[in-house]
Amino acid sequence: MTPRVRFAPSPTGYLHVGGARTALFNWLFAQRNGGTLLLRIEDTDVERNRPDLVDGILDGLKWLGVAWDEGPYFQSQRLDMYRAAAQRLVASDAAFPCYCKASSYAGGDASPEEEGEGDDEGPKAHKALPCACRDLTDADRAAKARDGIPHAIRFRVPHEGTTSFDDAVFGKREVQNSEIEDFVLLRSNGLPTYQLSVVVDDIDMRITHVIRGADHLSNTPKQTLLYHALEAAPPVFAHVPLILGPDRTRLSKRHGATGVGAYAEEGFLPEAFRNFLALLGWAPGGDAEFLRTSDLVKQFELSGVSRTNAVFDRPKLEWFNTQYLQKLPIEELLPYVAQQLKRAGLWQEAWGTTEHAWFSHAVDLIRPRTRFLTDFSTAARAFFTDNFEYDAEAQAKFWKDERLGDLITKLAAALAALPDWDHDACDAALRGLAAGEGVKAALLINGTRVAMLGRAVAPPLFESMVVLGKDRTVQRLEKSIPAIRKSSAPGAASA
RNA sequence: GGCGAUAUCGUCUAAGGGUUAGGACGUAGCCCUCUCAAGGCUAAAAUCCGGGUUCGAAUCCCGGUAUCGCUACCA
Repeated sequence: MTPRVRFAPSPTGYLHVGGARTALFNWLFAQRNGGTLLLRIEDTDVERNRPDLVDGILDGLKWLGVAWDEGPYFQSQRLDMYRAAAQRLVASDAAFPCYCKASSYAGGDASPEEEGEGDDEGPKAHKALPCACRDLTDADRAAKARDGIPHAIRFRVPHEGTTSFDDAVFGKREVQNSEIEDFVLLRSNGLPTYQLSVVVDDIDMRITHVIRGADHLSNTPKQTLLYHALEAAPPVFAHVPLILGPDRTRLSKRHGATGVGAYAEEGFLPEAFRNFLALLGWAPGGDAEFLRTSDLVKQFELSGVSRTNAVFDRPKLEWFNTQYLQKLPIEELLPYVAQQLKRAGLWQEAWGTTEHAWFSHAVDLIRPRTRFLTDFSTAARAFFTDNFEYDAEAQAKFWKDERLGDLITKLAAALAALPDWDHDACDAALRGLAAGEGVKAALLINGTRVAMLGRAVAPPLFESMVVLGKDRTVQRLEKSIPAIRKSSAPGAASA
């Protein structure tokens, strides 16, 4: 039997890293086992549902590289199925209509956040209290209905016994049924709750493995009860630990970029992000950490999933990005850089075709120093446009020797006279000049780098000259001379 | 409050009765060097606490503590 898994986000926010990681695990599992991944949008909560957010979630998944095979299905379009299931459960006496007032936000004391002081008097419920409506007679119900009292459908949880299930990550689990309240299946407005819709759908969609966040671990007994009541075999459950912020609380907007789209914009590579995410809560056997997606697929096993919550460690994510920026085969990196340059308005069509070799060479030269895709259009901007500025700190640091103006003037002339334009020729010209003038080559090299690229942090000089070409190199040196003289004038540096 | 889960360097983790408790990120230092990265080397850094079981516990059991989750007509 080929596995069928699903990722089932609810459109109440962006695709955050926790959801992204769950989606990734499902995808890896499907890939690894030749299974099918379904996408299901759980939009049964009209209150906080945001249909406009669905596209963002889909975009996030696409960026992540999590491709689903079926769907997206929308629970809001499958309501009849849930209602029918609820009726079936009522018919079999596994569920019952409840006429209690909805104890939701209207009351004001819905959330158990406030613990107050120890002076509260009301007896705290130690066990899950069964709903009084479960024992209503048919006559009682008819009377309530006649009075027009709305009702929800609740599951009739047994008073006795235990419910157990086996989790692929957490192992065997067993709870006392007396700890489970008579939970709602169908709200009085006719919409299903999560517990109902998730089980009905997972049965209908023939899901074999439910891989989801560990926040659902405590809900699973209820769902197990439902599976039995609906006479269906429960799937394999695999609960994955949650991802926390640096302060060890659940990841939220407070921790900065929470939607994966923000990481895309910051210049992270999807594969680096996948690599990082996969290692949060899962570990393969060995010491290897740089695992390309194909490696992840080959090695992914539910048995390697951890049971402890993991803190999202941004520095490590950045490290992964740096690794990918440097190790990816250049042809795989190029499209990302092109996209970045397009976004920054620096892209020239010729680089994609006639000057492809040049573009590839330039990217290869620049990438050892990049940490984000965006570095190509910021720090390395001068490679792609003549419109750039001289960094103030770079000027202060490398343009402070007053001989530099004259030196660069001479260098420009020497370079202009060069018959061949390659690394060694540029190298010889500069070092020859430095030796003749009695200055250290480093003085000239560093000063020239700022003149050419506007930055102190940039690739090695002579390769940069080759990439820039003779004309642009000479031009830039000549153009920089006034600025150099100004910066290196006695007394200018202190300002 | 009730119920449950979890607990190894600051962080992600390996080691599931016997190891100098390993690796990675980060941090510090050194090397390399044309700036800055990358890379190489080195260092500091952990088994939550207390009891058991055992010849021997990070590992098994119990208690405590902490954290997280559930306890909604949210998902």
